[in-house]
Amino acid sequence: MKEFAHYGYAGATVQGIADRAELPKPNIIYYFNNKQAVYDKVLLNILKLFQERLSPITAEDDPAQVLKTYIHSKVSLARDYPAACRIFASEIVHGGQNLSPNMKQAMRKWANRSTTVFQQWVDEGKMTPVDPTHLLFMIWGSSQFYADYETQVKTVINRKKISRAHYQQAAETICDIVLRGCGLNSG
Amino acid sequence: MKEFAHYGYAGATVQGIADRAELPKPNIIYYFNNKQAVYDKVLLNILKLFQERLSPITAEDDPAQVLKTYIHSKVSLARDYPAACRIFASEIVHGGQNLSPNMKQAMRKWANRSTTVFQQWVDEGKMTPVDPTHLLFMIWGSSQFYADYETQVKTVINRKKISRAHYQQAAETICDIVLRGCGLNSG
DNA sequence: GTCTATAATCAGATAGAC
DNA sequence: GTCTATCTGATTATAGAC
Repeated sequence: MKEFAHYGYAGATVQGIADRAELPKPNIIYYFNNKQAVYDKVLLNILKLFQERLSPITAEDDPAQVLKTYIHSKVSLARDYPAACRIFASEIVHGGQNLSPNMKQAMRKWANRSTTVFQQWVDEGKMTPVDPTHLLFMIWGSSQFYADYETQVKTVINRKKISRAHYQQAAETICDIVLRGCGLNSG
Repeated sequence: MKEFAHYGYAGATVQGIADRAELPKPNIIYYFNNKQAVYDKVLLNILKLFQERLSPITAEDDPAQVLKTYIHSKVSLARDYPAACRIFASEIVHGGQNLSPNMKQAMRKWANRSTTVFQQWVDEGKMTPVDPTHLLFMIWGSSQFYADYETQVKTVINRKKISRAHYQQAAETICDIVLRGCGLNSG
């Protein structure tokens, strides 16, 4: 993951992976058959990780709490697994050629479930009317930023590392603006 | 730009660039000296483009209008120059090794100017208190999303192309949520 | 299964004719 | 300046000893 996150698929070398794993290069090929298969496995693990770590967006409970929990889980993911987030980002940025139709289908379904919940909240008068899909993209984009654009974040805040306090502040600011922006001013 | 956007720096080939330019491969090397120099030039052009096309965030005028104009210019950039946006994204995702100290300095300065303006609005009671830096990141992340994650956007909305109406709707939703989130409910 | 040595390929860069 | 042919090095992948 580190090798692919740092150099991208094409730039990553089997030798680099082998060095990080402290194994001879042919062992990597022996275990995985080829470089593409290593990458496929890495991508699959990343999508599994995302499914495990992201709290679901469901119609139960109150909207404010569901969104808060989701945003915090998303920012925590960016903080704890930046390499995974960046590999995913790089894959999407370069066209998502290595995502299987199944993976795309899973994404679409998850997004549709979430936007359906948003729309339901709007219909029930719990939330200010906003486009559910673009709201979802806003939350994704804002939280992914702290992993994908970590370099730029560090440049702007002029620090060598993003501290836990920074991530906490980030999650709270996103929650704050999104909740107020959706008319969900609870606590 | 298309070659680098599609394959990343390492995956892009001089032959690929030559084919797109309908020129023999050695001409590219002759004009630019080497592949790295082509990429450096591309990056420089992208940063120039960003400076030209993004409306500045200044203390003049009313906050709502300044933010609206900025967000719309940012989404338009994502719509009109997706390749440029994605090369920049890929560069940052992979550590920004090719960004010169000058480029980083320019980014830092621009961000500081913007957050100073946000803070001024807060101090003047024009805006609900929010962390200025994270607000800036939110706007960046949300709007970049439509270029960087175009693949995912298309997967989720289940279309082959993001229409002009989609971009318009995206910009309006971001404006809507950000303005309300910052207590800037004008028109 | 594990590893050393090597083959095959591909891409960046150069030489040199025109 | 432009182009064909070629060199060099790096990288994936394999052969085959242990």
